[in-house]
Amino acid sequence: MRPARTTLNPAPRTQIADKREAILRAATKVFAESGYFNSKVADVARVAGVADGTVYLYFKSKEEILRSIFDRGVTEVLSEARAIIEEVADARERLRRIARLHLERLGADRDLAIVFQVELRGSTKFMEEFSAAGFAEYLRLIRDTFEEGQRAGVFRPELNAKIVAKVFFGALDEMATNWILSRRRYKLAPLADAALDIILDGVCAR
Amino acid sequence: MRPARTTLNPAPRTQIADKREAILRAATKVFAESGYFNSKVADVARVAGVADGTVYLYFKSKEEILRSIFDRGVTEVLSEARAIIEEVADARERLRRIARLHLERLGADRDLAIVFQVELRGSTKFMEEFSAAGFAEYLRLIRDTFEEGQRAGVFRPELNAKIVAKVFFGALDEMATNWILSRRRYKLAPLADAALDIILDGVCAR
Amino acid sequence: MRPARTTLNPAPRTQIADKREAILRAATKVFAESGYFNSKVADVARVAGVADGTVYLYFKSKEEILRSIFDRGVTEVLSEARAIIEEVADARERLRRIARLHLERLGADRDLAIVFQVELRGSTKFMEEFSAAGFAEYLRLIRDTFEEGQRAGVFRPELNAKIVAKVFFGALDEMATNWILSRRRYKLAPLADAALDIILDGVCAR
Amino acid sequence: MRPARTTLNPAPRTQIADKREAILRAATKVFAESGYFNSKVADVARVAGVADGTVYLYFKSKEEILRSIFDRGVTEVLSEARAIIEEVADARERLRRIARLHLERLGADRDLAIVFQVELRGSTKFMEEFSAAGFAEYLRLIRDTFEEGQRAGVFRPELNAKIVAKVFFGALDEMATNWILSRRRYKLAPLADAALDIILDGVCAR
DNA sequence: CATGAATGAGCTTTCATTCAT
DNA sequence: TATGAATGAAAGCTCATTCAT
Repeated sequence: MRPARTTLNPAPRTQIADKREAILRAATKVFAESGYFNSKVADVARVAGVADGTVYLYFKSKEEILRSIFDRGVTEVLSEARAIIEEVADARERLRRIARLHLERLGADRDLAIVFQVELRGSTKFMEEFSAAGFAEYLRLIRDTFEEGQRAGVFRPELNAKIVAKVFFGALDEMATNWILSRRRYKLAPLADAALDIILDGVCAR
Repeated sequence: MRPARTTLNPAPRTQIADKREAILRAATKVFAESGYFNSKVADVARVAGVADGTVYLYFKSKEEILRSIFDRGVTEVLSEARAIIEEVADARERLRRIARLHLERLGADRDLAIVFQVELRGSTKFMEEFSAAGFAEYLRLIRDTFEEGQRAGVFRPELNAKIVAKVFFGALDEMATNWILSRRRYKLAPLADAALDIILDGVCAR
Repeated sequence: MRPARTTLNPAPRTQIADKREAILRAATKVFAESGYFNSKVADVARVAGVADGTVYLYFKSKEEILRSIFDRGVTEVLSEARAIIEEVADARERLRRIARLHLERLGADRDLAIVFQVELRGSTKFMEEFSAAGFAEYLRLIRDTFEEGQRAGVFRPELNAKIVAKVFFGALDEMATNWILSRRRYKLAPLADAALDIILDGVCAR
Repeated sequence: MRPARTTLNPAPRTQIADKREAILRAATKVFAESGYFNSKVADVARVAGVADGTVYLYFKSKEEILRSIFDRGVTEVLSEARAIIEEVADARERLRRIARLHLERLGADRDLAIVFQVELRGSTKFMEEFSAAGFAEYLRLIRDTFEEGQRAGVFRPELNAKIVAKVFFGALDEMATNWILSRRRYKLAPLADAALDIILDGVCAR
């Protein structure tokens, strides 16, 4: 039996979370379909099943919705990436696992991937802000992992870790973007290993 | 006295080209500064030194201006890349030279770089179209170059050339994007070699 | 232990009055600060310490709050003005005392004064309604007082009492409005005598 | 025959003035009918016979339209009032003529009068701004005229000229406001003399 | 009586595009 | 060709009011 609700037993938080959640999900869908700039807040509201004004009870502006989608995504990936670093010792394996995580995440939700790969890229303002927010941290994580590998003698010591991190990210990023734009529907995650293979051992024959 | 200009005595071709050119240059500047969506056609016209309506004598729409900026850039780079392939025999050197071309081009015109790295990325519509247009060709060029290298025994034969091309492009693309967003002002072109070094030989110590 | 309150044992009248009172006071403050049109019912509720919806238990609409502020103010002044007429015999003194009352009232509560002098004036709809309501009665009172003074031979018989009433009210009204808009903080009430001096004896030297 | 229009004979300025003029006239009408806050810019545009956007070619904002109505009115009255002071020597006559001008102006255009008497009064922001703008100057003019009369021995020397100016303005202002709100249609201008009579000689019998 | 989350109509302003000159 | 005044559709956001709890 469900206990009676008293002041000490208030309405479940999920009610609020649900509506916020619904708006974020709807926005991801709508932004992915029409593009952020072409999307109307009214569309987001309709898809979320709420009134226009309700959106503004949960988000200060249309832009804040986009930011929230980004924040949540980055936060989650960052924490999972850190978990990987905790549990995996080998630097090469760490990179491989993070790469897989990166593409699995995007591959699992095409709409979210479109927002991340396309909609978030269309303005320097966004990119600078978002870069400052969580993206820089992600790059830092790669860089630290690489440097640790260098100290362990696994990676070439003469390489600039920052550049490696960019090559790593750039490669995965391009995989994701191409996947989105391609009309053929293939699995994205497996490309992580292929990309890593190249970055770890290069393309040159020995 | 200057002869009256009639329909039978039209303005020299260069005048037309000049004005079109001025509008494209102005648009590159304006789009880079304010972002494509926030830029007003009136601003482009003002910077180009023409009237608002004149823009529409040379371009069908605001969007077509963006497309034209893209087209011109890609066309130029493609032809130069082909020239490189003509004159260079070694596959590794070819990739190195193309990479340098890629970053030299972007590094030479920050405004153009911003348009290419940021403004052109903000809509799947643009990206699909542009991808279909010249970008796919650029990727194809890398891919062909790589496959030729494979046949020559220079590159690992088991690698998927398409993936290699994406890694190649993605790495350079990320260099460029990072360069734009960074507040520190460094030279972009030299990063081409660093990136190529990684892609050619990998990050792993031997 | 405090006895449970049921429908048969309702909250004391004063509680109700208190809440209504609190809302009116809050509204006066908020309207004075932000202007009636820019004021949000939510602000009034917050300042009054009640929930948004509660406001609607006491007032039909935002407009009715404004009307109520007006009504209360006019009713009070009218009854006091009538008391003055009761206790004072001389027509000149009556006018003088009413003028003082008028400006004392407004001078004692700057927020209320702002609502009366500014916020209530911004719409013909309000003004017509309010005029019909209590303002006309106030003007009538002045007029009657003046006519009685005419019959007593105190005032010039050839003057139109309606016009005198308007001059009387207009003069005081302008004192009040100027006082509100002035950044210098002076006492309003003393101006009543100065204005009355002019109206009673004119500005011309004899 | 209308002369052909060449570059040396450009479109008449009146074209521009006409449109601006039409918008101001339309706005006066619309604001008077519905109130400034309730008026939609679209209504103003429709009445003026232009598109919504055209309004913004001539005015920065809806508020600027209101300000412009005020400015024009005040500027005109001020310059006429100054002309009166030029041509009339007697201080009493000056005041009488200015009072008549004041009410004639308002009486000649009921819509304009409503905007001046009602719409411009509904916000401290407006009133402070407008007060600072031209209204203060008008009051100053009255005050100076009165002080000159005092020096000439025409007016009582002990009176505070600022207060006299307020009584003068307040009386006329109330005449105008009452005229607007009254459903009876009478002539406004004649009330100027009646009001002046009171202010000059007072209401008391001698 | 009290609450406050939800509603959704409403409006100013912008700006790509057109077209008469 | 060139102009730039005019157009009018479009949308983010606010806030008075309601009503389920």
